[in-house]
Amino acid sequence: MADTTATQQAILASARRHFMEHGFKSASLNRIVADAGFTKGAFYGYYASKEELFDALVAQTSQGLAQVMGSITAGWAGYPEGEQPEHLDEAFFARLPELADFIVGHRDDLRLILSRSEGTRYEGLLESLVENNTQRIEPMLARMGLSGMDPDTYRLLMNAYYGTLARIATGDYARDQVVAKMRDVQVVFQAGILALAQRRQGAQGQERS
Amino acid sequence: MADTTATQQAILASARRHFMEHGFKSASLNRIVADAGFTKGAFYGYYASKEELFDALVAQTSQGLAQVMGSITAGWAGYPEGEQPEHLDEAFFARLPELADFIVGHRDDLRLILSRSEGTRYEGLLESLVENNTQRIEPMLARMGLSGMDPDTYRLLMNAYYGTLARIATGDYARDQVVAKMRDVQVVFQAGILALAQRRQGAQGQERS
Amino acid sequence: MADTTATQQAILASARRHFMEHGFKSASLNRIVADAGFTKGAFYGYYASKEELFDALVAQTSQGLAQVMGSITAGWAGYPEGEQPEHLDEAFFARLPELADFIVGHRDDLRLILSRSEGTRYEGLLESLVENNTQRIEPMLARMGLSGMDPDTYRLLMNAYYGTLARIATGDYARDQVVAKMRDVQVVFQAGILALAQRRQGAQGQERS
Amino acid sequence: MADTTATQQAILASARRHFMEHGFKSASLNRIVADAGFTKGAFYGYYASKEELFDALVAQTSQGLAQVMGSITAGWAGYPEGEQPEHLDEAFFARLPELADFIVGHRDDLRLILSRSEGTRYEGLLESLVENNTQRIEPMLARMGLSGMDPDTYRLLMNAYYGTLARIATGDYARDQVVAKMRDVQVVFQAGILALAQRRQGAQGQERS
DNA sequence: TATGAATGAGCCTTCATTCAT
DNA sequence: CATGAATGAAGGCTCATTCAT
Repeated sequence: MADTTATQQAILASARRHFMEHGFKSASLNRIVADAGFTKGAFYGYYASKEELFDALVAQTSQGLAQVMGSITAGWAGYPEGEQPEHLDEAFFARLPELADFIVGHRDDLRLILSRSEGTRYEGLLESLVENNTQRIEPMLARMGLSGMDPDTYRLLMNAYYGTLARIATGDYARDQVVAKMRDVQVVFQAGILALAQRRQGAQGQERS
Repeated sequence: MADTTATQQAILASARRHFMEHGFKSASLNRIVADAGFTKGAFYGYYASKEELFDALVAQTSQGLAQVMGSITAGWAGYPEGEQPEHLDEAFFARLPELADFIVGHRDDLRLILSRSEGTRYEGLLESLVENNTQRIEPMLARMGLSGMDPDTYRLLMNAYYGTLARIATGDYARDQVVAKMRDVQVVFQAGILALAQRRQGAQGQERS
Repeated sequence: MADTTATQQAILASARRHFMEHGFKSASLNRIVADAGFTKGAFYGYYASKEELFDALVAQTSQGLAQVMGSITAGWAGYPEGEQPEHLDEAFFARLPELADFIVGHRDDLRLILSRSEGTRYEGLLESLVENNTQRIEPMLARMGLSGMDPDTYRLLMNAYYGTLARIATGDYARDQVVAKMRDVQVVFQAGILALAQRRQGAQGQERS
Repeated sequence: MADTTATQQAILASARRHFMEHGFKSASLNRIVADAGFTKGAFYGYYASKEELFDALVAQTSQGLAQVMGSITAGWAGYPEGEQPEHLDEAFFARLPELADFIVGHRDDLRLILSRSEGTRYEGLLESLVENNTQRIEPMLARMGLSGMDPDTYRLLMNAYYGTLARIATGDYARDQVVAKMRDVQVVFQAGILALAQRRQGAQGQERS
């Protein structure tokens, strides 16, 4: 980062534009490099492949994202069993500004990672993030009385939830808007899932009687 | 449809397989046609381009989808002002089996449209469907006391909602599962959005006092 | 073979020329095809790769060569133990015209296989042919009283022998010359190896006394 | 040699490794130089081209080889006419240790010259060495009663002979093994060629009678 | 109707070499 | 002495499309 030459910066900037517009796969290295004012030979002096170029653009942000997300999930999971629901505020809401800061500070990279990465190793990163965090949270849910929910349905909802967060992250929102939107979305999913769980239990109660 | 020759049918079947596996852009016309047992020349006798081939595969289903969705939305919007909430059952839940039938009957096409259409005019169809229906429903929301919600937040949630429906539609679920999942998801979003709206009003009330 | 189009023939002829002059690896597909009067696209309509082009040129001859060589070796090995030396004439000399016919009939292909195939699966074919036949003949040698010879030295000589045959095969000799040269070379190696074996035994005899 | 800088030595060592592994043509100058810990610019300060680098590696050894070979051939040729056969021991066998010393002392270079030099001016050096020495020895043969042999056949055999010596030289043999193998091979070719010559004369005698 | 021959632009990548600093 | 930026030609290969037959 510190020692990128002007050439590299020109190439990176051009690459960012092209990847953003066409996605990794469809973007032409030829045009990226020409657009930056250089030849392909020059490019390969800096990067070993097209994919490495993409990587140079987003690797740091990708790691940062995983870290921030993991930290939040871990923070919540760190509370003693049974006390997690009541700590939701500290565990999650209180961390949103931090997350928003990260997002606003790396928005372009996040867009690349989350929606232009087909053909790279970042493809499906969101899905795996969801899968990962979902599995870590699942046992918690059981204790919260949400055990009645079909795990597949839960996964569906988590996908929607994370997908919406991703949409917020890649949107054009200011920092405070990011916080507000994420808080709202959290409220919706939390209340919604709770309502579904209660309805289920009610239905089961009726079936039993 | 009525007058598709055996050749066309072979090509369409092969195309469906290839588009499904690689997506529109990455699928090779060469291989599609060869796999169907014909040559490229034959293909261009029936279709003017690769995109037109994709179109032939999904146009009908795409229209049908828009129609079904529009019909449900319109049905709901058709009730007199103020009575819509209480008619949610008839307007929406009651129509789910119908939607599920459509989905199960056109699942492969829907998969093509919703997740393999990059590079075609169907790319982003879901988004426009959301946009479309959201706009028609928006005025209704005002009357339901949800006016406090930021329209953009609402759009975000609708995107999540429709996105989840799409995921269900393109999943491997049986007809009844489709209905059940969609009902559950509807419950979650409905209750969730309501909770958010109330929270807002509560917050505003507090602010006032 | 039977149904090669004029285009293919032009490409094959051009390829033969280029491979012959530069070897497989250094020959440029670009130039081969251009020299034949076509574009690269046309080429790939007929062959899947550069290597397949080489293969089309020499596969048949390569198989034929292996068969002829194998047949001769097998013929010799087919005689009862101990009688092989006296059958050398029938087993080997008598088959030379047959071998020469094959060589003269496939000379260009043999040149390709034996000395222009670096980078293809034919690379090292001669060496493996030597290894193969050497192993089958080795036990025979023991019975002929040549057991005193270091196997590695024997292998060295077999390499020289087969290498010379290959040189004759790829030379500019007429059929009868091929036969005559091969017969001469056979005489040289046979007598030479016998002389070496006897010298060894003599030396061992002296050591013992 | 005397004034090679540490940089040159590093490059030469790296080059030797790469040429040995991939051959001159396929070795990448880029990697050679990088492997040596320098840049291409540094390289071109010392050598004008890739080929010149190869040359720097093997020129001395190549000359030494030609000299040793020439000296041996000349030594033999130096005896009075008619006495050469009886001096074979002093002229050739006695010089083998000297040759073996040279080989063992320059084995890596010889490998480069004899089997990794495709694309350089050393390509075909063995052949020209053979040609050279063969021509000087040919008149001798006439006097030895080998005049009946077709000169081309003789050339073929000399190629085989020298080729085998080269194989020994580039093998993994210890000094004494080199001497022993070369002596054995010499015995084989000498006895073999003599046998062929006699057979010829016998055949001619029969024809005459 | 269908073939199949052919195009030509494009793909990503590698290479030996030059040259200002 | 050595760097490192840059070139430009070439490498093998894929693609959607055209068109005479």
